[in-house]
Amino acid sequence: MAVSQKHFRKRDAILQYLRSTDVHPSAETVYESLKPQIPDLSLATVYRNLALFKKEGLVSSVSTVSGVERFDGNTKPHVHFVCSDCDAVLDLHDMPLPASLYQDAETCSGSKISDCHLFFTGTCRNCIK
Amino acid sequence: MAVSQKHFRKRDAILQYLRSTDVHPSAETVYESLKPQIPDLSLATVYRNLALFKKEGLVSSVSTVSGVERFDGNTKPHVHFVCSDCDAVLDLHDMPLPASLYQDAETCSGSKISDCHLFFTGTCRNCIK
DNA sequence: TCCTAAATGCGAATGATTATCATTTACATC
DNA sequence: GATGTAAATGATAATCATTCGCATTTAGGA
Repeated sequence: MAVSQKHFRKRDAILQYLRSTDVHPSAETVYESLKPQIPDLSLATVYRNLALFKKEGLVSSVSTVSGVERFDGNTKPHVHFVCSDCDAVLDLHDMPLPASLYQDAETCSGSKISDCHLFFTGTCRNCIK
Repeated sequence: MAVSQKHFRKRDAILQYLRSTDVHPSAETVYESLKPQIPDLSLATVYRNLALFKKEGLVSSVSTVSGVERFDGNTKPHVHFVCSDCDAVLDLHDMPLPASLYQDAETCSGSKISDCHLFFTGTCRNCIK
C-alpha cells in the first residue's frame, strides 16, 4: 500500500544494522535500535534472523556478556575487548591473530576447526576514570 | 552429630571437584556429579559458590556453550576447544598463549586487562567419525 | 486475482541463573 | 557444654534471555 518499500524486509534491516555499528549489540539492542524506524518489528524476528545469520556465517557471536549474547556484523576475524564494568565490547583492530594459530589448533586438537575467538576482559578506558 | 566431617564444607567439595576434572562442567554438571556423595547438596549452593570462586579468581568461566556457562578449575592460562556438535570443551595444552599478547592488548586498548580468553570452535575428533 | 512458501507478530513456554528467606552450621566466647 | 553471631545452605519463587507454536501477513510467480 505504501508508496515504496513494499519489498522491504526486516531481515535486511537487521543485517544492515549489524554491519553499520561496532557496539556489538545484543538481540534486545538490535530490536530497540530498529524499533523507531520499524514500529511493527517483533523481538522474535530479531532472534530468528540472528540465528539464521549465524548459521549462514553472515554475523558472528562475539561472546555472552553478563548472560547476554552479543553479535558482530564484521566477519573479518579480529580481537575483542570486553569491559567487565560497563559490558562494552570493543574491537582491537591493531591486534591481528597470528596466522598460524588456526592451523596449530587443528593439528593440536585433532579436530576440524571452524572458528577462532580471542578476547580480553578488564576495565575500559571510560570506566577506569 | 556424625562421627566425622562435622567441618566438611560443601564449598570445598565444589572447588575440589572443579580442580579434579577437565570436563569444564556446567553448574548443573557439578551438582549432579557431587549429588551422590552429598545428597543434601542444593543447586543454589553450587551457583552461589561458582560465582564466589569466579570473583576470587579461583576458577574461570570458559565460555557459554549452547546457552550454558562452563567452568574451569585450572587457573593457568590455556587455550580451549569447543565442539559445536557435542558441546565438549577440551584443553589445548600444547598451544601456549604468546607472552606478548597481554601487554599488546593493554597498549592497544588503553584499558586495564585482567583476563585473556582464546578458544576455537569446530567438530571434535569423536564427532568427526 | 489466486496460490504457495517464506517471513513475521504475538504470546506462551522453556531453561538457566538469581533472589528470597527461613534454617542450619561453624566457631568464638562465655 | 551452653550461647550468640555471622556465614553457609536448602528449598523454592522470581527473573530474564531465548525459543517455540501458531495464526496472520507478505512476496512473488502462475
